Amino acid sequence: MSTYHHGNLRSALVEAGITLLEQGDSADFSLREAARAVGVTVNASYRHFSNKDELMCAIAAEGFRRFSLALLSGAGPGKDARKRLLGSGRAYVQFARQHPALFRLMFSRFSAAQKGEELSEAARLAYHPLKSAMAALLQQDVDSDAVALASIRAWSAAHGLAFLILDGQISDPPGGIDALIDTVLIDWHSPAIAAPSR
Amino acid sequence: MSTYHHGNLRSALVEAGITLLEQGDSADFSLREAARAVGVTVNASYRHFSNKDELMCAIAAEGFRRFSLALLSGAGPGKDARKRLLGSGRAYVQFARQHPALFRLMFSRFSAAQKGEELSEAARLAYHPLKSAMAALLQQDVDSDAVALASIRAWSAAHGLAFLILDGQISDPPGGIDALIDTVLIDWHSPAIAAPSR
DNA sequence: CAGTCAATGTGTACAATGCACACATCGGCA
DNA sequence: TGCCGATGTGTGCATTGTACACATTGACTG
Repeated sequence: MSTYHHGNLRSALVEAGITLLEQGDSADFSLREAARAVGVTVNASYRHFSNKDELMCAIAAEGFRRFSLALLSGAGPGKDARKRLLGSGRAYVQFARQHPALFRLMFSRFSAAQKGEELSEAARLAYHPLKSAMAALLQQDVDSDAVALASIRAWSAAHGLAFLILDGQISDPPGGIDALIDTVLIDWHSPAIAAPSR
Repeated sequence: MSTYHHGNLRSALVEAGITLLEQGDSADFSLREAARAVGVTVNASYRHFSNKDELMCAIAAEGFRRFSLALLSGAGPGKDARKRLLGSGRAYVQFARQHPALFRLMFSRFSAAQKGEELSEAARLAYHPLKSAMAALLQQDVDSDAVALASIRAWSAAHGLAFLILDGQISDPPGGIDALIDTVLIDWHSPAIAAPSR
């Protein structure tokens, strides 16, 4: 019997890591515990990741892939660019609330420097649909500055709201959190920092 | 000679922790190293904090106090509510860029549950000027729902932008990052997710 | 089929960490 | 002066990330 070679330790470790993250939201976990969960010695993992950090990067990348799916699914199949944007915005915040630790890991520490190609790619993947939907909404080229700016603004709003909610920085608002999400993402026309008249 | 009692170990540890955070942006640090920096045994710190988390909370609280000052200073002395909001928005992002690790710690893990009174209070302190300026801008009561929502929206935008920049999620935009900050914070009227007409 | 080899996993070891005791030292107050 | 609570030290332990030498495997080669 050969249980000696696991067969697919790498992804098994990623999976175990994610599972560990799901319980207890500390965005950190024990390499050894992940190995234990898979039923393997710690050092076996060093055949697939040279570091704990590399494992975390791989997990973050997997997180981004699931995140992309959630965003696409939230956007729905319609053609209405505005509805798609709103839908993915809600999905954005909801993903963060459902997978707080994973979400935190995804946007953590990896200061662009040691992010690894896999992670960068996965992040870009998640970002792309937003840009294209925005381009459709603005009826401009995907690579135009206007689209880039508008995308960043929308991304920022969703990202910031998600994080503020995660941190409990927002005390329960009137109407519940879901309503809040919609309001923040939808109602851009009511004056925020905007000039009162222009 | 009595160097036995340090005199103000608590705040010295907080200071040391912040210093450790400033170098290397991992939002995490070694309790022992902090104690070493102060010139004291690790266990001495357990007279002032019952665990490492409590120290981190204290550090986060101190971070929020400095953050408040930075926001107020960024807002400037003027009376123009819009200018004040914009100023503190810029200060928000700049603080994050200048103290990435501290900023990350401030918005980390402390899932509202075990946040401690000191930290909650400090966070509220930072949030308050925003709300009052927003109330002035909207010419509504500070406790009105409209003010609450607009504040959350502005806070979300700044917070999200700050985090995206920290994570290197935003590739250098045309015109530099400073210009980007202004654009995202100022130009709310250009269509983002907003309905094309309403 | 036998033998070799790279890929993969195990075992032992080590320094660093967070934390828990028991003990030492101080300063202020009876 | 003597005492005591506050504060700091010393020793110890389990856990963690990582390094190195060794074991096991399956696939390829002759």
